[in-house]
Amino acid sequence: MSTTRWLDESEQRVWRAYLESTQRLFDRLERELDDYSDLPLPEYEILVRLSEAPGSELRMSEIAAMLVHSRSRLTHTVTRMEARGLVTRRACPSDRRGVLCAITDVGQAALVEASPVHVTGVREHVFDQLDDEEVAVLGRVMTKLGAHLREAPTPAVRRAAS
Amino acid sequence: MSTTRWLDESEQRVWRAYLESTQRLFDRLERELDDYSDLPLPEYEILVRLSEAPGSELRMSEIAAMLVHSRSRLTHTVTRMEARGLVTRRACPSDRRGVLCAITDVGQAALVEASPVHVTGVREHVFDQLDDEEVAVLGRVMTKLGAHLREAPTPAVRRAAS
DNA sequence: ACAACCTGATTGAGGTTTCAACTATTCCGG
DNA sequence: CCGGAATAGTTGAAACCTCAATCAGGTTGT
Repeated sequence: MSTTRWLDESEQRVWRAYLESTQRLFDRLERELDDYSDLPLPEYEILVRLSEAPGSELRMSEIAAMLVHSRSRLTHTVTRMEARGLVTRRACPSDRRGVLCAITDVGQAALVEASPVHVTGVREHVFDQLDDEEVAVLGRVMTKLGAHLREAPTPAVRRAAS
Repeated sequence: MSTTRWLDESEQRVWRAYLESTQRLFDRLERELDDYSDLPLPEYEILVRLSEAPGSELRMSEIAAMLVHSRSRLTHTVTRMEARGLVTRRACPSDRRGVLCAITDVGQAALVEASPVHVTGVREHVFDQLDDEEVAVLGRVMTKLGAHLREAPTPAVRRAAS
């Protein structure tokens, strides 16, 4: 019912800066990563999570949840990765619906090669550009947004315009 | 030559919060938009820019630059949009290489229907979650990152790991 | 005025992601 | 302990994006 609360000019500047910079940033990181290594960013992120996991393996749905990917997307990506020998899959013993995905030695090697490229990019393009206060507030902001989005899942009905 | 400057734990938390929240945010906005209107987010953004432009039309490459899309991507998207009657294209009189893209009445109508949905989402999921200082710093942060990325275009060579 | 180069835009092929449908397993209420 | 609902994962087709190649038109230097 209530009328739309539009963005004022300054809010609009903030929002568009967010859109544009984020777009540029991910573009850049993606390009750097597969120019100087041969791992697309999404595969890189999967390998990072696996390498940090106890036993170097995770359930498919855990990975999907961490990276905020759909299960379907993850299956497709992991299928490609398995074909390249970066990961393996095996049935989960405790839950027979589940699948455990593990990083292989080849995957580890690819990760070791790629991570300096990626981390250097993140440092140069993000942290080197900001002072400590800005980093702190950025962290707080993103943490808040994440918490909100996690707990307020898709509303069943949204009263749009009218 | 220099050894990689890794992220410390707190930097990593900030970086991952940025990744996760941004992913969730765009996911959500996209879903809301094409649940409650029938315009994908990229098409919505194109229509917004066109509607703000003098004469309601822009060069293809201007749109691409504003939205940080490749020219090719834009061509494909606009081709779909033109097929649906949302925009039209015509040759640019001053530069015969160019193409001018204009929003149609149908496009305007779609935009008017979609914008309350989108703007409400942005307000709820972003601005309502933050106080004034946080919004101000977020703006400054994103402006800085954008400026850096715009002026430091893909380095010809990057010394990676080793 | 010409060659070499750059810019604007499109095309089609190939790769990735989404979407809906489907199977299998587990969880839960009665 | 049964039946319905939720969860885990996969599949294939369609939608979308990327990449490299191509074409046409402008720009520059000599």
